[in-house]
Amino acid sequence: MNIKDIARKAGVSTATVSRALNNPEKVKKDTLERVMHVIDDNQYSLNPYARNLASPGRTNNIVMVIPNLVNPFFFELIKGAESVLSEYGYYLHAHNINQHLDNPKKLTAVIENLGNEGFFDGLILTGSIFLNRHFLPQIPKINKPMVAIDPNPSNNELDSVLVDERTGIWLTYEHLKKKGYNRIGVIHGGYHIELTNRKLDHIHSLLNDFDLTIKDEWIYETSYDTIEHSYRMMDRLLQSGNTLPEVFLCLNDLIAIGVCRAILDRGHQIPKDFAVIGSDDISFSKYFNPSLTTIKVPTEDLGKTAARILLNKLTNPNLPPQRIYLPPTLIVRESC
Amino acid sequence: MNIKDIARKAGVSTATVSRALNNPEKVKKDTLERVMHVIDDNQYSLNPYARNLASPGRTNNIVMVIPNLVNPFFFELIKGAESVLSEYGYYLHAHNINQHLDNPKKLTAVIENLGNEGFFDGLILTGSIFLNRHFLPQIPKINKPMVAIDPNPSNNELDSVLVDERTGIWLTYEHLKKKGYNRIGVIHGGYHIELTNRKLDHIHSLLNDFDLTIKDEWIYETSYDTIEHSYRMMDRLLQSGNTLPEVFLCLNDLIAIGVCRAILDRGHQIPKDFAVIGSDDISFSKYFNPSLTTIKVPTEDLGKTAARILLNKLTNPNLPPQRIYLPPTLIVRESC
DNA sequence: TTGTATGCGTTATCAA
DNA sequence: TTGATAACGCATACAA
Repeated sequence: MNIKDIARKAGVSTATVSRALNNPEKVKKDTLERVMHVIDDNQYSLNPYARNLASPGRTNNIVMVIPNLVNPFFFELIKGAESVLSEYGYYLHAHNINQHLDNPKKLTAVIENLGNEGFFDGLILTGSIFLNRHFLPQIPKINKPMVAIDPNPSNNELDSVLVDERTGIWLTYEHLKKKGYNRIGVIHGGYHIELTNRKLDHIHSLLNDFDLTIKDEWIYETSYDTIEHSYRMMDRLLQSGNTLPEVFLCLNDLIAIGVCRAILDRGHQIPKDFAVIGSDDISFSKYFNPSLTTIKVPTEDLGKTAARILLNKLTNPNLPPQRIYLPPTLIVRESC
Repeated sequence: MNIKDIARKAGVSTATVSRALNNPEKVKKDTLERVMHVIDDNQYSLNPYARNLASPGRTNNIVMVIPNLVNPFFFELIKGAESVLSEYGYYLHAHNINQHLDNPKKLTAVIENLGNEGFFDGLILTGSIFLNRHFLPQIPKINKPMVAIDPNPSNNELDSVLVDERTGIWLTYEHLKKKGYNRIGVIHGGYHIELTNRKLDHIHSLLNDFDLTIKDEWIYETSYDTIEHSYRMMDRLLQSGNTLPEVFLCLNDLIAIGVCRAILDRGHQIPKDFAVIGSDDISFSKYFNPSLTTIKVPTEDLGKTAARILLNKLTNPNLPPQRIYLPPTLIVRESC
């Protein structure tokens, strides 16, 4: 069923059918009615491929690639980006690639699909996916405007929005010092070594300024996306009999929540026995008990800023790549 | 830059370029190399619209329409659907329409866009969006196989996966009776009146079987997607001086979390002073303090089942619509 | 207000 | 192994 069939059934030319669909005001009223009737009767709809081939236009779709949607952090990103994009008539589609993250072949196929399908006008990359050594070299294949959120600073050719992590650590240390803490532990999700090391570098390099202590054995690794892993890790730690730090600096709030619950379940008090600091400030952290002290990342702003950069590139593709840093803040609540 | 340009630059015909791209084994080795070189040099990629027009094939994309991504419930749905779809080479794109939910014109535009773009092979509708009176009549315009998760039972023409809500209430009442509770309050998100009424019907109709009490003034309305709203509502309630129920039945876990926190902040104990029961069992509920007693919806299975039905319809579009009910379970934890 | 004819970028058939 | 060419379904300039 194509435009020709409709034209024949309605006793008009294909041009008239096309007009009826795209510029109804240019068709005489009763012809329009007749054509529309035939269209409805046959449940006909235009072939989007032919339409776009004949007269290319924007698709109105933006895709946001997301490594693991299990962390609410990412949908706050979506929320931010969507709020800006929708103002300009774009729709945001979140493409979760969690399933393919550890499989190079599948990851390549994802890009391939993204490149072959032309259904979107631009791309927002989030998380550390583009640090993946299988993903990174493929990116040029996707010949569309794109922006990255929180990528590797070494990718200078990529437009990106970043978090000023150093400031976050600085604020945290300042708070810890004021509260009289000294012995700091760090728990990271450990997904991508380069990303983790970047954060650990900041954590170590500011240590001297505040006369705080982090021993090598106080750097712990857990899973970045499963509360359960963090819970079990902490539970084991508490039973180990090792000398433990006073404060646990968790590299995201999911980790902090698991850690807190393990501490409580073993009969300790927070922050009396152990203090916990998270990172991100996802919406749950405020309501958790104890409420979470955390390094708040301006998540929605991250999304909004990325969207604005992308919109810019969409209208002016030749803009030189830019990097925008957004500052985190420290939200002091009960856990520390 | 199109296939003709590449052909000219490589000194071959367009047919050869096309073959080089689609059936490289049918091209002589050095011709292939020469063509590929030109392609790389010019960052050329095939026009997906022309390609699909000339030889239509599947797009490998499935879109899942989601009313509000802020509730982790939905990404567990995504996770389930994705795990099945990815096995069959499909990619899942989550399309959050939160921004457009209360604006009929925008909602129509969403459908319009979905119908005009041909970039996906099928659709999964979630939540109560298709109950929206502006959305529902538009659905036939999207001429693609689709499945709904948890829709209105009156839509018999729509393939759907549903939760057996009545069983959930039954299990809850059984538990409450065993624990000796009698006076029950209900807090609903109140987004869609038809959906809410359906649940309230079950809640009321089973009351007699267990000799439990729900007064009309113990039915409270809050926001379905913001913990903050539920927190404030409960806070006001506790200060009101009204006679309150012993147990609060919350129609999703987000509501329950806000309610719990308000109870604690006012110095009451859970479940001693007030008990709370949630619904869904999102991943956070287990780690919340107190851990949440909740009616667990088999969320991932919901997603998986919807995906399987869709895959079926994709290969066999004329299958009659089916309805599958999945049973919830009651997870008893600390809050009740 | 409507119809005719051409082109959009690709694939596939057929012949060379 | 390659090339010429006819589709694919639609939009639009131009003519009527």
